[in-house]
Amino acid sequence: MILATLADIAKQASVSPGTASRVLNNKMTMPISQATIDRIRKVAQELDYQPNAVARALATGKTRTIGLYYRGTTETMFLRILKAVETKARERGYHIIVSSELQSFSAASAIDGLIYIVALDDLPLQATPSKKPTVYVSPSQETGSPLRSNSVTWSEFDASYMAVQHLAGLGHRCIGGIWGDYQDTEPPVPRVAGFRAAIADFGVTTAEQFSELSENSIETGFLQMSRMLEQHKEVTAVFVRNDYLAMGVLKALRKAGMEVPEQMSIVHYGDSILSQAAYPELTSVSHPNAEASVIALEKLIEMNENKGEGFSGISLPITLCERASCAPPRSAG
Amino acid sequence: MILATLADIAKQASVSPGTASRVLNNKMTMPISQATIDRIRKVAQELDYQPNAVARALATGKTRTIGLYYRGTTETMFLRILKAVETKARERGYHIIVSSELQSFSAASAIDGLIYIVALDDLPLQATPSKKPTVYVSPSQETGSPLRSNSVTWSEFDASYMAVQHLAGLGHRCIGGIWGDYQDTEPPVPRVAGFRAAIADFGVTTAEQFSELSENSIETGFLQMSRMLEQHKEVTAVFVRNDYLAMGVLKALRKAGMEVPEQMSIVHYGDSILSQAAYPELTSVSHPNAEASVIALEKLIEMNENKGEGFSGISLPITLCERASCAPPRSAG
DNA sequence: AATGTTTAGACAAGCGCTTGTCTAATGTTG
DNA sequence: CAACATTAGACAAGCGCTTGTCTAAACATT
Repeated sequence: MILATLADIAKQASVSPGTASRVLNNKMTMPISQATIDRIRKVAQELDYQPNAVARALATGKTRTIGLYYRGTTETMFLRILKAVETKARERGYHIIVSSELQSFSAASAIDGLIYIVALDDLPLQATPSKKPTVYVSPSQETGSPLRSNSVTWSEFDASYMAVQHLAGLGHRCIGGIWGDYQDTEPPVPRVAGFRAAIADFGVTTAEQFSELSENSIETGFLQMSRMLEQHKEVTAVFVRNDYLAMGVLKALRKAGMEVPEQMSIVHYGDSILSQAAYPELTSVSHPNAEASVIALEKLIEMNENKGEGFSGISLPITLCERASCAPPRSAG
Repeated sequence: MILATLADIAKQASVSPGTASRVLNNKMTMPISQATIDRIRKVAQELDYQPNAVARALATGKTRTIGLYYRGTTETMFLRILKAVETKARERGYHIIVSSELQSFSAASAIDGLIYIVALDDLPLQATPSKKPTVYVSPSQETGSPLRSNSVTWSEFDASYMAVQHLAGLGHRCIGGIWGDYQDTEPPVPRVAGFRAAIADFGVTTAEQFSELSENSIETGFLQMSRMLEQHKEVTAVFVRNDYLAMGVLKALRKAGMEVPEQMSIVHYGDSILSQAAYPELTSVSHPNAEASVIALEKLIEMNENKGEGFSGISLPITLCERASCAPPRSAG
């Protein structure tokens, strides 16, 4: 079952391939009689013509394919990002090539643009080997600095700030930070900076846990929360860096026999299925990475089709997702 | 910064494009002097030559790109499937185009083959619009029937059987089935058939929950387990259809004040991050969908490169992942 | 020295599509 | 009716690469 080519259509309809192409693409850059148009369309339908994507790409210089590079995204995040991007792409007649290795998108690979997703604010952005237009999707990398152009970001500073604000608003006076795999740096990364800014602004105290384990895993969360319970009994609420860690925190609390939220409140960053699967369901600050990725895609498509030269950075808001893991502090209860 | 083409290389090295092509692809189908080879290679390096993937694809008829269609895979499963496939693909010099819509892979789209992943045994396989070689990755669709050719499968019959076997082995005499979104059919789908076969083989009794809610969600699991507790107090262990449902089951038990595993044992199908995040961690039967997908990819690459005509079905074993949610029944404890 | 065999590479025909240019027929105007 | 503008479409040159065929030396053979 060999596929029909434009030449086949042209022959059958007794026209030149050029004319067939124009008709089938609705690119009537010159007048064509209705009879001819109908004839070509009919033949195309009969032969179930489908334009060869590769040949078209070569002729037009556009593959209608966007690369998606992802780094640092977790299992719990990835599918919704991909599904959102891929669905929008399909809508626009584009395909998505994925890779977790930047080198896959070499200068001459078959893509028109690249979405560069990096889910953590302490991963440096690498230079892309692709010369294609690239849009970055990531938390904003530096506090207060202007947004990188051609990027869609959100503020982890805001996220942490918002979490502490929420907890302080409930009356907590000592709020812990569970940072997982993070060595304290100067200046701190935005998510830590936002946390500390809120701690200061709301006049509360804090205790933070950093890691010797290089992973934001459930185990790390368990370890850090266990240590927190031992060392800082004054803590009545914690902000947790991600969903995996939060599950570990929950386990540590359960092991210690502490009730959530009655004896300990939890807010974590990175709303996910885990937040809902947990018992109690976890209040979290949700970052818009799927939405950001879709915007990135749209920008790339626009650039690809209209020779746009890029855009200045876009920042999307963080939202607080209230669930069942927060309550006023035990002393105040 | 325009990219160098083969013609550029050829001109600079004073050879014909054909010769340059042969040298750069190491396809010495004819003798070429070492001096010429070195010269071409040197020029290519200087100009940072990268072959245009699209042009090559048009000339060779191979895009070195495999489509990945996914259906019914959950958030908790998808990333590891994709990452495994995509990593292997990269290793072999292939790209992966993903879509959750089969129509994206039309007959003339730029792929050499299609991996058709469907994660549930009650979803019928659709005809693919792509004429490209297709390998199916799914649970085996019918109990006992011969394996579909060009497919990599695993047996949900075995999975359920194995779960019940494990529970019966611990001494449970009444084992429940939490089926989520499934209307009982005749004949039952493999996962139900395997469950019932084991129930019979081990001489135990059962009670099953089907759904009026059309989702394998946490809520459905909660509802079905709650109903089970009301209606079938004799049940001391349950087999749960997937990880989401299992989290709901856990919530229902917690709400009812029942301890896991002391008062209720749980085994669920579809080992995932949720199994580890749960408290207690859940014993589960794990299906090899990532491994199966990688095998599918390898088969496709082989077919693509060696004109292979396909293969008869492959079945991969299910494994039991023991964690902390199973114990002897409460009466026996 | 004439013939046959290697060796080394040029040449050109695609792959299937797009798109700018050129031509021929038809219609319009004074 | 001649000059001109429209209309309708053919033609061909690519896009950048691969690959089969053909040629011209250089070398070996008798």
